Amino acid sequence: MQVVGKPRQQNGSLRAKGKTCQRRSGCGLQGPRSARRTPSPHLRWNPMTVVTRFAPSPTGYLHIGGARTALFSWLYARAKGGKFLLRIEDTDKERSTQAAIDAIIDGLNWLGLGGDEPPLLQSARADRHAEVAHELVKRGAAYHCAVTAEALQARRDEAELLQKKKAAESQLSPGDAARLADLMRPFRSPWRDPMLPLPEGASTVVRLRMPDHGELIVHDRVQGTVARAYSELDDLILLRSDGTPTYMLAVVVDDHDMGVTHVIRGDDHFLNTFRQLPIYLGMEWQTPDYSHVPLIHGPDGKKLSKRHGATAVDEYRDVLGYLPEAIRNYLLRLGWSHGDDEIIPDEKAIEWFDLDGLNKAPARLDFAKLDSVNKHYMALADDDRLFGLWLARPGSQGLSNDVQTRIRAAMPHLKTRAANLVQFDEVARFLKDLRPILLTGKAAEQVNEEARSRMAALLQQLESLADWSEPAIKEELAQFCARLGISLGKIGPVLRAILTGGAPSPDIALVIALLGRNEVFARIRDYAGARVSRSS
RNA sequence: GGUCCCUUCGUCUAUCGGUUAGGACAUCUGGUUUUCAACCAGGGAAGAGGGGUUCGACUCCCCUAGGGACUGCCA
Repeated sequence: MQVVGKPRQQNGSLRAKGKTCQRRSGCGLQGPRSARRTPSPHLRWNPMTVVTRFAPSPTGYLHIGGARTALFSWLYARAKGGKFLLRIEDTDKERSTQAAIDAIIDGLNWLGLGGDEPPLLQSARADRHAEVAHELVKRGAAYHCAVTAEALQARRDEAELLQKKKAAESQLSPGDAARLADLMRPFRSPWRDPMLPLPEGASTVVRLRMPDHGELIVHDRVQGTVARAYSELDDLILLRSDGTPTYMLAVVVDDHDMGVTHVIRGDDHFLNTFRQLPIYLGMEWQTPDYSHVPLIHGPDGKKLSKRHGATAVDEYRDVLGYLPEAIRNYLLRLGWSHGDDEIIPDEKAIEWFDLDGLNKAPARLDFAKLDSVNKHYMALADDDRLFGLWLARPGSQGLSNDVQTRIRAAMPHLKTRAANLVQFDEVARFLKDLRPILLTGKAAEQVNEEARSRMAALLQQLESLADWSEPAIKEELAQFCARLGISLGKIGPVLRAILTGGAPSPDIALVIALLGRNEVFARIRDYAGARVSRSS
């Protein structure tokens, strides 16, 4: 069977430019946003059986942008009562590692985005991929080609040379210009011609035969309707000369065999769709519904890379100390919205999420906003869980049992004060620091003679306090001040200084309650102790 | 170079041809206060530029500029 696209003249009016595409301007449909876009014409089966997938290549860690597309796939499957599958695209054996596979699965699981079935390894299916390639040859949709990799490379080198020359001399001779134009055109192998015999014993690749005329139309839920002439597409390689499948073939075969109904992936794959669709058509397979979501950019608007800071999901967990539910919420709001809603818990996300609401433009990562979202979820998080997460961090090692108990007990009061687990370190510092507490800056200025004697008096007062609870301590402090005829403002700063050394801390009565009798007495004595012994 | 995509406050976004262009984060000011936060009140802040179409355009069309993707026997 020949791969055939729609005749050209039907397309002009379907072309979408900018916001003109159907998702924005309505094309006759009315009603709420979610109902606006037409379903993909490729989709003929029951839309109830949605199958989505996330298909990373295991060449590194789980990228935060990848996590976002995984989230969208997961959410869409959940929203439609479908299945979310995982596939490891390890056809490039040189670059794929088990460590990377583990890291990616680990990252997904941490985010709560595990697959509904065990991940499929693409490399295990090479035979099936080859089978399909040969079937395509049999159907005339693909052919064997004897052009060598070296010849292809030479072609690219020549093009590059000519381009450099053009850049340098700003003008090319007519001959060179024509040659360059020819080189920049999609590759067409002489062996497209079925009449041309293959050289004896030559090693060949299997190439897809792009149709000579017409154009392909993709109805993408995010990108809109886009048409592309077959003449702009090359006869891509399906099977390498060693018989192994290329990515382009493998994705299609696997997606089909896994029953994937909705392909949701980064928009760096958008143009690949035009290369992959002919494979579906050649095999007369059902084509999936496509959504190409924009990549995430760094704060400077450039594609997110290492120099922007964290790109790997595990850094967000291990280094930056964010919660998975916060990452999910933040990532969801990056390029998608539901009115004015900012905090969107999972149940709501599943209820509200729709591919049609995704923006086309790439969004920039903003750590300040992530912090504020994370802060919200930290306040909501279970105390034991948060304490466990914090305790497992490298910076929390080697703490005494006393300190651990103290911090665990203080968790309900501390967790609302930090935007992430790194900040939590600072927020918990006053409970963690060892005596004698070092007074820094303004804290040191507070401690003068008068303050020392007042502290000594206060110490005696506190020592006889039976009920060591925040309200009781508050009351005790109030009474102490009343007796001296001073305001709390006279002793609060001093007390805080010698108790915390100037570290961030909650209400002073709460600080005293959280530190515990012995620690409070000891910390006060460190600065008022001499006075106490002299006067008593 | 070619093809395709994108462009509303600093950032993420709302807006479906008629709004004082809304919200959130950030920021600034004031208040509260025993530090830092939190909290409360308030402020500033946007349609890339240029042409059309229309009674009316951020919304539709065209051009320009800027950004991005693809252009591999990588994925």
